Amino acid sequence: MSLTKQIEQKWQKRWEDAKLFEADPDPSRQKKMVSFPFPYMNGPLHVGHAFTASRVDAYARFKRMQGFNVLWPWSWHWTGQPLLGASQRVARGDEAYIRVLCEVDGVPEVELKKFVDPLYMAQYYTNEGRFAVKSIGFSVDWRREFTTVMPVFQKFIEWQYKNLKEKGYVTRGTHPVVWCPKDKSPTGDHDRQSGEGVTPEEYTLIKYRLDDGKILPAATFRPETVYGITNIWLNPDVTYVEADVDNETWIVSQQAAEKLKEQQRQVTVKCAFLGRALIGKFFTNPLTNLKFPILPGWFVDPKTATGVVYSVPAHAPYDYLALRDLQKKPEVFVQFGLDSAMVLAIKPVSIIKVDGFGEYPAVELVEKMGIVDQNDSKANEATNELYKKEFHSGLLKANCGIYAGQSIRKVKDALSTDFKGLGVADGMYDLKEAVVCRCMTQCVVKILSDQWFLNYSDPQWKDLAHQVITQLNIYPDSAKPWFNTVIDWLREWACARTTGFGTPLPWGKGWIIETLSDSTIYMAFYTINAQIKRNNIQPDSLTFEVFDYIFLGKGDKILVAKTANLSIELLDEMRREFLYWYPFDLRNSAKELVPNHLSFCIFHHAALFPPQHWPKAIGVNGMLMVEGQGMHKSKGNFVTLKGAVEKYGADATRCGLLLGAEGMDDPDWRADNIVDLKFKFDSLLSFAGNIIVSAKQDDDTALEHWLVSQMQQRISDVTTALEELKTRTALQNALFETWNDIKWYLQRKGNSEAKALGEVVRDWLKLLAPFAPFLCEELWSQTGETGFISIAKWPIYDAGKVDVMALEQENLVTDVMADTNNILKAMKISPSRIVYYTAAYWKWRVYLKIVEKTLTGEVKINELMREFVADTAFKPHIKDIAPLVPRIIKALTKISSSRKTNMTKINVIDEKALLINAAKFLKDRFNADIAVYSESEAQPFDPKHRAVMAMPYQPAIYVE
RNA sequence: GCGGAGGUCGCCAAGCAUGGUCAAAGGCGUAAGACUGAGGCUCUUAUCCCGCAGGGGUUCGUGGGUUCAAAUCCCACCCUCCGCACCA
Repeated sequence: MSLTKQIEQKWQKRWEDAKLFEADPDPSRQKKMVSFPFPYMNGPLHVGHAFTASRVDAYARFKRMQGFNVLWPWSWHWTGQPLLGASQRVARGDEAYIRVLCEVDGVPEVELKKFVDPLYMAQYYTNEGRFAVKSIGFSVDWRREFTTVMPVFQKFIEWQYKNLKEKGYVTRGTHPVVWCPKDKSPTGDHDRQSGEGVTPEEYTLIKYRLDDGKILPAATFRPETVYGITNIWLNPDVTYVEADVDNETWIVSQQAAEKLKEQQRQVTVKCAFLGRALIGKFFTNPLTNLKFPILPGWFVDPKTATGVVYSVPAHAPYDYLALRDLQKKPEVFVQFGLDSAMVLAIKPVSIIKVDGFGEYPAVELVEKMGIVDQNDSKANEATNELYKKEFHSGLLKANCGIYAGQSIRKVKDALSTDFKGLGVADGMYDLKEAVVCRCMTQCVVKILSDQWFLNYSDPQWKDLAHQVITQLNIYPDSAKPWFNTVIDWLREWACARTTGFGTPLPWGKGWIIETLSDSTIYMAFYTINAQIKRNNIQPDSLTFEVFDYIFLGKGDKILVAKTANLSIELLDEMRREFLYWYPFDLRNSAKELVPNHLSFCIFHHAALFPPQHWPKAIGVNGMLMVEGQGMHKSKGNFVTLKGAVEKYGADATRCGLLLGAEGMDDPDWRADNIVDLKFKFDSLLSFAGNIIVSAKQDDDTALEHWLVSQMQQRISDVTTALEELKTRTALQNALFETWNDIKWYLQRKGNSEAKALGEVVRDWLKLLAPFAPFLCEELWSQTGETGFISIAKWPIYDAGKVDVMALEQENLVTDVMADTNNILKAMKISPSRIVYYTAAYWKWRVYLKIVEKTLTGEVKINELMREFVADTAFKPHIKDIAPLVPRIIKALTKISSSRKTNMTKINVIDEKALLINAAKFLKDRFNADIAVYSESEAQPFDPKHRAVMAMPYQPAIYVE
């Protein structure tokens, strides 16, 4: 077994033995409750879960080290349909699917056989998942774990829905879904052979009337064009039926009649005939009472909506083309017995004014694009372009009745509603593209009746939800407007269905609460579930009154306890647990859950809990990519959490993920990077381990001061970043930046014997512990500590430990090195000797005076000069000062004001001593002899007269 | 279509709110050197272009604008990713 693995197992066991992450209420300490949306158990946990949860764990560990009483619970989602579907595919012997289970999920064959039981399958993945979560080192309190099919949890959900219903947030209604007639169930995206993303869309049907009162319901997405009608198109070769539809006689395509039956209509087909039977007949436009003819149109598709189309040649390219085609073919008139004068007299009717077009946009566009006829593929393109234009910038003309002058965009919906109200229009759902079910059946739209909805349209509920968001921290902040728009946009949500696992709706027979609707406030259940399990509380005891008391403080506890057969003490204990832990302080998830789960969570808390129990913070992160692509089992790039930890180790997996991205950016999992990180951690183990052993001396030089000062900055940066869940920034600083500091120190110092270094490494381990807990525990124990670093005290920034002199001196060294390098690069030589000349004292006086001036305001050269002249101390150098001043001013523009402030505090640096001190280091670096002089020294070695160029913070350099 | 997020020096990615301290952090990759029996590890240095002196030139999706000064502010455009419902 590898060393990494040994370390991981050792500490995982020690944490468990010490019950380190089991959190109980402790009034003497502040609490933090963090959470992660429970994963759905139809497959193994993967690195995407690991990414999101690693952020939670880093935050939890950070807060724990800061002294908070941290609760991180975890559970498993079993509610819904896919688990059943998956199990059925195994039962059916679906080979492709079974292969995925074996090869990707790593399910052993003996287990696989038992997957015909969906509950067994869920339990298998749950057990695997728990193992993986423990192995990656998430600091979870497992006593609170549950699955969503457990009776005690279902009692909780029943309580939730009873309350929602009482508050009027649950409504009843109808809802259109994509429906498989064979399976007799809704066909979601995952269940489709083709047609992903296609949703039911409502056509407006204009009820044109034949003379005998029969109705031709012509389908359109543009009801406003009714004012521009010239005729109806029927496909002469297609079978239409005459049917009794809700006590009217409709003429629609055969297919349409079948569809209408699924849409809450009474349909009785009376007779069938070919479309040609009606060609040449006239009908009435119910809005204008004008009469128009029925003409043959072969482009009409009987599978789309009613198969009845009305023609608006001025604004619809297809209609114009069909009309033009027809008018060119006198033989067709004869065939259908049409009056040629009547057909030739049909002219487009213009009803929409649109920018960039004249009277007849469709005509113009067809001519411009050179479209040949209605079979030309460009006709579709023209249609899309024109519809878009007219929708966005079109205005209805004077011939459009009461809608004249209105913009299409605004009036479209109102117009359809008005027409329906007048009884001249109706609606019908259909799919814009074909959807085929996995069972190869063509899907239709079905209107489900008596559906139960969560009424997210309710304006008061929306208002409350907005209030929740107002008092909530969202990380990153940029996601906040998104939440607000989602709250505004959400409509009724069908919250129950008839199949799958889940909690039965307390009042509706045969309905089960849908998966996204049973996971909105379950975080509250965590607060009491340990008690429920420990005391073996039975579902029967978890009455509505019990939950009312625990979560809302309602009712008389003596009475409640008695009727529920619980002890008053226990009831009170659960109430106290809830009050202690709730609300949760952080919930973190991937951004895909913003428009559903996270927003539902906000809605439901708003509905059910008082403001003091509303969520405190929500974190949102990107979606994990694998080697630059979305992770899919079918793509063969699926990486399980268990597999990653086995291969790369827990710490490397966690850190590899967290270094990928923060905010809402999508992190990319690259195996090469993780491997590299694993090596880095191996090296860190010995690197830090060596320092821990050797750091015993009481050294207290500027270098130690520098290191300790740098460390203060790192502490501050990591802490600030973690507070805002900027896990990448935090880890970047905790790992690489700090490590680089220590490496620099070691190079400069030449040994690792200073106690101060040991102290810095201890702090370093603490900064790193939330991210790489196993490694840090191991190294922590090597320092002689007997406690866990997981609960060690988080380092606090200490301004008193910052030595600005030490910091500036080190800056000077690196600046001098950069300058020297630049010179060497330009000269393209390897030097044998490098000489530095440091600035004379009077130059420092000049320099610092100018620094002060630039800090307080604008610097005027002549004023400055006047001051220097007035000061007798500068008298001997006044001629040299004049050219110096502009040079200094220019150099200072490149220096930050905080550094300038430090310069004034520090005053004069003994640069010569500093550089002499660093001479050995510089000698090694440049592989050259180093000499240092002050320019004020008598006759220094200076063959090229460089010394005069010396400036404070910028010694002159001579290279040979 | 609607809504959200983004486009930075080979790749990933900071910076942009509060314009000058930005040729622009860090990681990866690459090159050279060190260590080593050897190295796929680790360590050091370098890594936009030009420059025999610490300087100069051209960069931050594209095109304009504001300003003494723009990766950062304003306008327009192009491109990428994500969500859009009964499904977890």
